[in-house]
Amino acid sequence: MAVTIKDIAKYAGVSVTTVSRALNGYPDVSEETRERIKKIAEQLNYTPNSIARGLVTNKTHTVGLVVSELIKPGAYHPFFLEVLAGIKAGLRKDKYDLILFTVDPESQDVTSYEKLCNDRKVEGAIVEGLKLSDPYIEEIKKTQIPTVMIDIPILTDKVGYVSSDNVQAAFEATSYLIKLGHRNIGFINGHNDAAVSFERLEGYKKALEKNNIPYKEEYVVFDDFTQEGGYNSFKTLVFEHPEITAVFHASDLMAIGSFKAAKDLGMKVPDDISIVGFDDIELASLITPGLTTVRQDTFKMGYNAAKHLLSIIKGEKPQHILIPHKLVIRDSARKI
Amino acid sequence: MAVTIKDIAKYAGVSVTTVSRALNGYPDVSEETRERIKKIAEQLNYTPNSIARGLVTNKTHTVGLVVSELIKPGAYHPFFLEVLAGIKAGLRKDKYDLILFTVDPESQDVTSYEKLCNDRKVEGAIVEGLKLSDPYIEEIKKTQIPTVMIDIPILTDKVGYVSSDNVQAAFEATSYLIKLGHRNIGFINGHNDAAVSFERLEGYKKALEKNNIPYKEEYVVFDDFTQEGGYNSFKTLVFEHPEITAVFHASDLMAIGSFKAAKDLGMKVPDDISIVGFDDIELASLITPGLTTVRQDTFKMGYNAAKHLLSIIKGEKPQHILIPHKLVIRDSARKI
DNA sequence: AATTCTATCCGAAACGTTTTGGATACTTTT
DNA sequence: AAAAGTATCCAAAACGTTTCGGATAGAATT
Repeated sequence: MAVTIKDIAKYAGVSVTTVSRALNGYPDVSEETRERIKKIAEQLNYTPNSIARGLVTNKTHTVGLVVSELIKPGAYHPFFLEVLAGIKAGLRKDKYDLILFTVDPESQDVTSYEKLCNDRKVEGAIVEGLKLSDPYIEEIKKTQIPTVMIDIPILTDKVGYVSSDNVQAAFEATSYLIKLGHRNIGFINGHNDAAVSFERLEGYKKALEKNNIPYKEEYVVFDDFTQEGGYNSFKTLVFEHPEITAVFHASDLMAIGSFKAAKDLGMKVPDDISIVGFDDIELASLITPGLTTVRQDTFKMGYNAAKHLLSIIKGEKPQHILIPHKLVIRDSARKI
Repeated sequence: MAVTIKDIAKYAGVSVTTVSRALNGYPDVSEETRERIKKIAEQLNYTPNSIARGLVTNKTHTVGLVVSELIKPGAYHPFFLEVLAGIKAGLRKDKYDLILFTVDPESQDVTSYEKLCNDRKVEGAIVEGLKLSDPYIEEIKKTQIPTVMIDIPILTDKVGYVSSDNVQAAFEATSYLIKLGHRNIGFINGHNDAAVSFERLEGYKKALEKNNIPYKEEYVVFDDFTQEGGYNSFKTLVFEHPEITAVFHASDLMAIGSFKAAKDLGMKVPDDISIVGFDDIELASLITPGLTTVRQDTFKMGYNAAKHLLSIIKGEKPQHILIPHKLVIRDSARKI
């Protein structure tokens, strides 16, 4: 059976209290006793029972990562891995563990957000991939559980969020197309159940406005952030508006879908139409021509989400953390 | 403060023992008392404290997922997301939680496998992405912690593993090229710190042998499972052996690297050289021409790893679980 | 010498649950 | 009527740690 603090006490000839105090750095233990206890603990290969410790302190040194629709086939998570890697890097120094919660708003066994967190005794959670209509959204707005959202703008006493500056990024991407001479610029946007869809639309509009180009509602299409979404929307858009010479997309997957649609329609990118994406997933550099796109620093998003969560757990005030983006110019948009 | 079993007992006018027994389905509580207690627990929004419960039962209903080098930039994890999704799906029914452990053999703060698992009191772990030289490998061979390896062939009283039939899959891929008339087939293999590299080599050899084609050691190159690995190896291979008409790869990323190298050398795929990969990552269908490759069912790998781990935790005998693969024929290999 | 202070140790309660061993009132059997 | 059996409840120990409040011996102060 595992070595406990009682065994250490016995071997050292002191009380359990003294062992606990010695190992936890309390000052009211003599140095001689402390070193003796430490040596014995090492010899007996003692590691404190995290369950017992958690019961006393009511802290588990664990946070949750709540992800919506991870298990669902075909779901959109093209940069989840980098976010996850960033989160782990952000937790490492403070030695917090990460529990992965996969939720699905349609699933019959989904529990409330607070029950989910309380059942597992996580000290806080990062939430990713929720749609605006997800019931958790309203719940999180009122929660007392330290929470950091990714890409969902909620800011309360206990909830902060991390995102790229979607407005500015979309503004820059659209401005770049304008700089290349394009004036008939379509925008294939994400579905309107995502906060970033509205923000990227705002940036697209602002860039048109800044350049005295009238905003045409019929140039904007809303669809899923998927290749299918891009494919179908592209066909619709260019069929109805053959005057469009460039299309900005709310995601790279959509842009890639448009690539395929363009090819199927006998159009060449960028000769016949320029295409710009958003995210800079790995695919973006691998397709031919390489996709001009907005790079989001997804590792940094995860890293900052983790650091921010730890600061909220420690009592600091939640805030909106902006992650820098970058327009990556490859070959899928040309000058006209 | 949170509602505890004592509050329920007070409200119900019974002892803590009776509440515990009523909620846990013990038979020595009258139905009338049980229903009354259940109703009160629901009214007070009671949820049992998993920490306290864990201390008594010494069980946490949690398993770990140990991943090597997830945080390391540029590391090879092209299908980790699908494996992860499969693992979560496999754990769902038994309501087990998943803690993610990211380890790195070079990192100074890496702890032993057993300490890692014991510190967090996980009941078992799935291990993915370890190199054969990782110190955990020797430790896991002796561990008493229920463990399931992915793609690493370790089988003990407590450790099982899940993998594709790499030998058979490589045999089929190579056989397919032979069926297309190729007899000078190169093989760009993974580094020799991965178990699958040896297995895939064995399959490649067996296919040659089966067709009376002499195995040429100089036709096989070992490199990292990356695009760079493929790119560099391809250049070396075709430079030294221009008679080669097809190349089989131990991963899709390598195959994609070869695509790029072929292009840079002015060679057309599959006109000048046929290319076959392994994994069927998303990229495989998106490049032009589409990559002929071996599809691994990575969701099923994760799902079966989770189910198997739960069975080992419950006391069943560990075993090697084979996951079906499938040769996916696209356009990157042609008949000669 | 007596009183006060301080360094260094400790007993036991607490955390919230499960489970062991038992109490008691009523029923059944002899 | 007495003895044995059973349904249904409960007290308290246990899990392994932290921490509160205190004991005690020696040092410092008056």
